Amino acid sequence: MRDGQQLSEVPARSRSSRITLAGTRIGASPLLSREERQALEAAALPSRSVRAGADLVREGERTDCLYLLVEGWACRYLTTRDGSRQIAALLVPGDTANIDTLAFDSPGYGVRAMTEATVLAIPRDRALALAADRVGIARTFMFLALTDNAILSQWALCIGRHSARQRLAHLLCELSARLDPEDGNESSFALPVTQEQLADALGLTSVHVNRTMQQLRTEGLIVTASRVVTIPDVSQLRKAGEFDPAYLHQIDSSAAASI
Amino acid sequence: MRDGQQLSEVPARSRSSRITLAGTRIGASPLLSREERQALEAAALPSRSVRAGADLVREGERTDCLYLLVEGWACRYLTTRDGSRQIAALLVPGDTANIDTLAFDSPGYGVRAMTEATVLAIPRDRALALAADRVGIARTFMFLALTDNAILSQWALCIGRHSARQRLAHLLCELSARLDPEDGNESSFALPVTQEQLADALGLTSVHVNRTMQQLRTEGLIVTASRVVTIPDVSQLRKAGEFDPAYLHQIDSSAAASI
DNA sequence: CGGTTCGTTGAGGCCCATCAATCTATGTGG
DNA sequence: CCACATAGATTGATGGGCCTCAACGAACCG
Repeated sequence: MRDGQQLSEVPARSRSSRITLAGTRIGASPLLSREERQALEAAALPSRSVRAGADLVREGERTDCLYLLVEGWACRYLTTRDGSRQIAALLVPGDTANIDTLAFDSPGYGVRAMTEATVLAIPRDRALALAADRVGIARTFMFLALTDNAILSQWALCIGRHSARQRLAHLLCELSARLDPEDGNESSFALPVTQEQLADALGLTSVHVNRTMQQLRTEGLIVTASRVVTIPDVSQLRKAGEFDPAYLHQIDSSAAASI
Repeated sequence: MRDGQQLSEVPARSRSSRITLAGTRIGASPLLSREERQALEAAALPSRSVRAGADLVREGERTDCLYLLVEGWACRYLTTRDGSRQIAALLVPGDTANIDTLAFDSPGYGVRAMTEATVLAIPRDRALALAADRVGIARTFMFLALTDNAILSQWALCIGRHSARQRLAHLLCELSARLDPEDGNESSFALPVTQEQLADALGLTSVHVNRTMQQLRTEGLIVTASRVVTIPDVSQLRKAGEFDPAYLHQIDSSAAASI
């Protein structure tokens, strides 16, 4: 991962195509009324683009915006004293980067763009004010926080108790489910991150990620070509990674209806 | 960890001392008005006691109550297919066991009492209704969820990137900060769990936890006697475990004031 | 075409898992 | 009070999964 340059104030995207919340998990929340959706829309600042490697939030520093990732990939990460890094969450388009900001001045982690990215920002004050007035917005925030929670618990299990092969298989299954949620038994998605970044997510070294990836390729569980991963038989890879998509609580699942 | 017996309907505690929310993190939330506190109080079912080893929530099953741990220790855990276990959170008196229940029918984890325990339960429906009406309650729930989140992220870093010695030191520091939050440089607390349970939390084996604990003892970082841990020099153990209490967002810190 | 980033491969070693035995503390029934 | 059972802590021997260090190849780019 490149060093995190300070987030320079990159001007808004040159093409003036309107970027809205529509493509984000917040904007697509089934818990929002139309009016609430519009209120959130109005609260967001103009979108801006961010260079790969830039920090949206620096580790240990204050933030006062909630960031929504519209395009590109990012991650939440933590660092040890000796400089090794653990990625606590991979963020893909639509994800909310730092929901914790709603409760804390400074999150315990940094948020970094892993590719060039486009983000929307909602000032914390506005988000809290909206949540206080409108139940749907408060519930949407809560739903996102709890989903993060579920993913993190699963991540802990994965890192703590799974072999490298299982971990990688699990991560690829998770990404497949989040990026390509069609139900077919074949799945394919772009994976625009380096093996070192995968290693930081999995608690491994890049060398071992490389070898493990070769193993999965040799076994025919995955096919890779220029940063596109294809999973010929999703159910087989899921078995290898002990992956069960239930914990993702995806919108299309029935879980959301109950809250 | 003993097998999780089905949670038999243990009668309420024989002594009729009133158990209230006062001792829990929910009840002590600074975000609640007096009226909101009373409303929550009224929503809770009578407390009941639970045997060590019993499941409050079984892995993968529905729940419709939010559980608050009043006495004793519990944990949130996940299991792999081959039966190994990862504890995703240690719960001590005052903690909320399954905040996720507010959003999902079935959490991705189980909750098990590790000692004999006393719990309060709030039906999910009531909790959600209260949150919808009263901002302070909604914010309290959100605050708890986000704190869990921060702890889980730190946990992931710890498991993914720290050595056994660092992990154990970190966990002991965390427990010290949660159980004995006085500021002195010596700390002492009861640790009523087995080394195997610690191993499940740390992503290690009990054998290795044992050896690591001996190492910490030899180095003079901890003293143990009949399941009481004493940390003669907290700052030294914190250094060994790279522990910084900021992420716990404890009530006495200034963080809570901002939400 | 040289530089840089990223992927790949090899050799060697350590941390922690595994398996198994022993020791201690606690409790239980006769 | 002792024989016995059981859970948990402790210790030893052995091995393997993953790390570390290092070099090389491949792709991309100004």
